[in-house]
Amino acid sequence: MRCKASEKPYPKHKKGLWSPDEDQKLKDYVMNYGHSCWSSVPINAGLQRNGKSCRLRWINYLRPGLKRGQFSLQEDETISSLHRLLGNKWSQIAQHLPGRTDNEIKNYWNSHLKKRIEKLQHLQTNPKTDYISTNMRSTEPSSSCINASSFINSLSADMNQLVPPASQITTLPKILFADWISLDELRKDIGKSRDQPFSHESSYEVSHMHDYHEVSTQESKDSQNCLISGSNNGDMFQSHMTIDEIFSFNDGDFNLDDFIYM
DNA sequence: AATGGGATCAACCGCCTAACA
DNA sequence: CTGTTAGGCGGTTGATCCCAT
Repeated sequence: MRCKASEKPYPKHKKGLWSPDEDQKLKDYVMNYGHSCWSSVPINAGLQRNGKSCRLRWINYLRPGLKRGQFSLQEDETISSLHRLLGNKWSQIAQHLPGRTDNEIKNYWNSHLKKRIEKLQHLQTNPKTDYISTNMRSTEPSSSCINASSFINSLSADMNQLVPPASQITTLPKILFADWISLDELRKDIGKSRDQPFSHESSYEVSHMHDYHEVSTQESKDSQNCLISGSNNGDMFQSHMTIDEIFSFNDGDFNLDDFIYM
């Protein structure tokens, strides 16, 4: 884990937003040399940042395979379900959302989903409240083709039927493979209840999950048990890219090793 | 047009853990 | 065993955006 800093660190690390030039330097360096030692990356890349800052920037914004833009409905549901199970374990939740970072999910939860679910719970305790007309924002994610009431119904099913309430979870040492399957079952159930088929984006996500199922069934039970308990499985998810994404990354200039490395 | 307040999100902070000397 | 350090993670902050007034 530890590594030897090759040179003296910069006496004063720059803070604040990253400039395009800094982004380019970091991206170029990591793509060429990797990041086996983050503390040496800013020194070698000619950046006046600390290693942590570089790591964060790479993971959250520069790493290939990241999705940008609004969360799909399926992502909403996955986050909601996993948050119900795991709480604020953002890194673990992010492992199940290809192309999304823990920071992004955390922000999205705090700014969108948390409020939405609080309103839903309020609706459940105060059924007379007209949730749709008074509380639903007019700017739902563009990828959500279903209407608001359908979404609420699916979310209610998610929270109240398919996932045990948090009060019933006394201990949660490990999430077994069966739990992960149940999420897929949940997704199927929700999908059935909708008028619209999955979007292209969602099928991308689900197909990766399917890939993971196949991989998991070939692994030992131990590795399955590590699914949510802090293994490196997330790297596998987060490195998934479509062919178009791969070939458009870095203006088409890349090495296969770069992707294997990441 | 000005402005105040809420929403959003990139980035930092501080803590924890693991690895190493 | 102990101290030090890097990496990782969740919580929080602050700059910016957006919108209503």
